[in-house]
Amino acid sequence: MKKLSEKQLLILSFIEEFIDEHDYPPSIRDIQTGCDITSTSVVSYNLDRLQEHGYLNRHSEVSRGLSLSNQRDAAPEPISIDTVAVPLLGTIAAGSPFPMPENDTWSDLSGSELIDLPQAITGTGDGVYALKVRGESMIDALISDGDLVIMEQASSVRNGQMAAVRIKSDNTTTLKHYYSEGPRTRLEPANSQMEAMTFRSEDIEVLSRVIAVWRYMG
Amino acid sequence: MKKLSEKQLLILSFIEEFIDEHDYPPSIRDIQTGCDITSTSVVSYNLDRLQEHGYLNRHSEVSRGLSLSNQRDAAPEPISIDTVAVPLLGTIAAGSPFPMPENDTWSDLSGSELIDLPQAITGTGDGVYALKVRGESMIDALISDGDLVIMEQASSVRNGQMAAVRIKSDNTTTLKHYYSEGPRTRLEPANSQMEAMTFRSEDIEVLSRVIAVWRYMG
DNA sequence: TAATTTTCAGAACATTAGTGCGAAAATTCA
DNA sequence: TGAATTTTCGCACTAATGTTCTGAAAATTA
Repeated sequence: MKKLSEKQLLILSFIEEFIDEHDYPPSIRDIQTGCDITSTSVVSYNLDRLQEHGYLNRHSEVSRGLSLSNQRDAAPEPISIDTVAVPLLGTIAAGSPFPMPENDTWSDLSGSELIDLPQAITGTGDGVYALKVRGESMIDALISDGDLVIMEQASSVRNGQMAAVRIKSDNTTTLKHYYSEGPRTRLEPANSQMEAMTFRSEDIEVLSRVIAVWRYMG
Repeated sequence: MKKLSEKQLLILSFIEEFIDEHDYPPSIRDIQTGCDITSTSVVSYNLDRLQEHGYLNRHSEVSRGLSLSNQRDAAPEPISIDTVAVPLLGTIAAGSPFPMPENDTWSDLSGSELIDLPQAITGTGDGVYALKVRGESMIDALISDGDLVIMEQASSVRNGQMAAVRIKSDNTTTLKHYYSEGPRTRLEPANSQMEAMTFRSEDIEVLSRVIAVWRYMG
């Protein structure tokens, strides 16, 4: 890669500092002033060179439409990622109702085991909890004994998402893909070989949204 | 702190996404379009409110002179854990053979996507890789479309473990629980409602051991 | 219901900020 | 050294973008 001129290096580090300080990119005139350059067109010219060499991206016609390429340094091997600890609130077993977080649950997590999950998945972790599955009662949700189900408190979910829903008339709770169809609500097993069922929408209560399932067989 | 209006929340999350995607802040008109707002003055007005409440900083007369306050939702102290990056080697799809790591695979992982997994699960990460499942061909292993299967290279596994095995006479590869019973080998689907099958042990080749399954439905 | 405050619309306006272009200066190359 | 190439200059031009103002609509409060 062709080496950069003195001026280009200066511009590059100026942009870096500027963003660091302001949280938004500099304008061409900011660079002009900051790097003591006589004309905006010179800045523009050199920005083009820098882009050619892959050091930054320009977005034309956009004020301050600059962004630095991150292809600076590549991380080596052992990585650390941010995780959020979510409580393992209990187990799902045939017959017994799902453990659900109460309002006061979050203030007293002392007894419960915590599970680390990547922050990318849990967000802040608010309202996120885990349940361990015992037995094969969730087999038509493709979930089996020992699986960990990660859930998020939610009273409504989008169509197609998997949720823990209670069928009031049966007083049963299952994990199903949820499809609201006006007055009716369709519940569809993850195992598409099994049949969906529809209910009156008032008969269905959404308890939690399923974020993920983790099955470890180490 | 007074709560924000629907619109203000929308604007805030739009800005967040925009910066995430472009690396520079949106203009007022970007926000206007993106949030479907009828007038630039409305955007400006709500930006002022957001600034008053400390959610962002405006720099007047500056294009895209926005920056988000970092004091957003008090993050519950994200924990850092050590992870190991394992390569996503390919996809499992009906009909096509499983992608398997070759000896030289590990030296050239440039093209493949990497997935971070807790070191507690992967150990050193040597010989560990991931496959993405396409389609429902693994349904009897309780694995469905979109699932991520974490595998470890192994030519033999203990009884009861799940493994990718090749049935030589069929020239097919499946994921099954493996039970060696002397001259015969029994393969058992994870879904216990389905029947196990036994084969002559010479007919079975263990390709990899299944460590975990990750199903994300965020 | 009346009075107030907040939010919204639309448009005109004023800077900010990127671009284009010809020419000069500096550098490179043969 | 002289031509070719790269870089710099100055400046005008125009698109991008923040601001402001007036009045109305909507939401709150009295």
